[in-house]
Amino acid sequence: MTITENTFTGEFSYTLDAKGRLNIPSKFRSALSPDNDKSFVITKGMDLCVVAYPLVEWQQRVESGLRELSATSQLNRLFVRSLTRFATTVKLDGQGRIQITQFLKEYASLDRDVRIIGVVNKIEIWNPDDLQRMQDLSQDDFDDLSDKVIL
Amino acid sequence: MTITENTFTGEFSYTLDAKGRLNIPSKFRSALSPDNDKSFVITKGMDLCVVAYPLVEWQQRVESGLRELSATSQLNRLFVRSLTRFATTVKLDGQGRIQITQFLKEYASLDRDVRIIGVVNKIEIWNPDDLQRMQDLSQDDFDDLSDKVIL
DNA sequence: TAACATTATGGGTAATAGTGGGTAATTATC
DNA sequence: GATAATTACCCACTATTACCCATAATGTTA
Repeated sequence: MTITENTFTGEFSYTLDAKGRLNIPSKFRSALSPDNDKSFVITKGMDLCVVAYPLVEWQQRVESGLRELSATSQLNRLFVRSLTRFATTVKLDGQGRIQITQFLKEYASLDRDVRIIGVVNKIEIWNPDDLQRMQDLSQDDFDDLSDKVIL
Repeated sequence: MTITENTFTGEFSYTLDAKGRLNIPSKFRSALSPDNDKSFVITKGMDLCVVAYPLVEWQQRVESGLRELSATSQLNRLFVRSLTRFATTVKLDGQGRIQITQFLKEYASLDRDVRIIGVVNKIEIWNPDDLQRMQDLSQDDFDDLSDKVIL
């Protein structure tokens, strides 16, 4: 298949079942490199969604980044705490589903219908209405940012 | 024949079959360099069409750029999301066809008859009517832009 | 022009994906 | 330590997709 490992793109619709289980798109599962042990770290997103990082991505980029932040500043401590406090490692079950914690379900108002989108190195899990409401970039902002990426 | 790799030109007519499969012109398939693993990334175009990039083109020009953007800026998050959300990696089947996702079919109003055009480093997939309307670009606009390229 | 190769398209079928539910194992609660 | 609640694991059903084979049309070669 030769997809770039641990890179996620695309948007998918799924249902959160009565037991709180959520399917992860098969394309995302096969993109997950073996050293992740079929696991993600899910936590509160910066936006009104749940984000899921491949386990190693979390360990290498997020955790180590947080370690760098001096613990002497209260602001830093707050920031670190806000990210780690709600972080849970979840493992895919035999059918490729993960369990979403009660807190995160409430935070992102995840009910039954859920939209999952790949955002390069991580995954976002949204309530479809919130995702829809998400404001669009203005053309100017888009053009500015496009300079950093050749389209 | 010695075709320049990953460069596409020309216009072709194809039909999207009942299963959502779309043939890629044989000329385009043979222009695709082997490291692409017979894969394209299809996504929403800036115009009302579907755009397909050779996999490596997407990875090198788009994905790697997006990876560098800090996720602490909300603007950046919106931008990354707007680009990856509709992007899907698709692989040619044994007959050289790709599968167009439901969302992209709707976005570009792709029905049965489809027009495929090569635009140098990428491919555009159009509804013939929309493409026709698009071509009614005024001569002045064309002349202005022509100054930037030696024809 | 005959024989062959390639291309565009369609269809059948096996494999896989998404979803739901039962039950044993684990954890929490009193 | 017994009971309740939660989670993990297994099995099952259905819809979709991937894979293979077929064929007609077109192009190519001897």
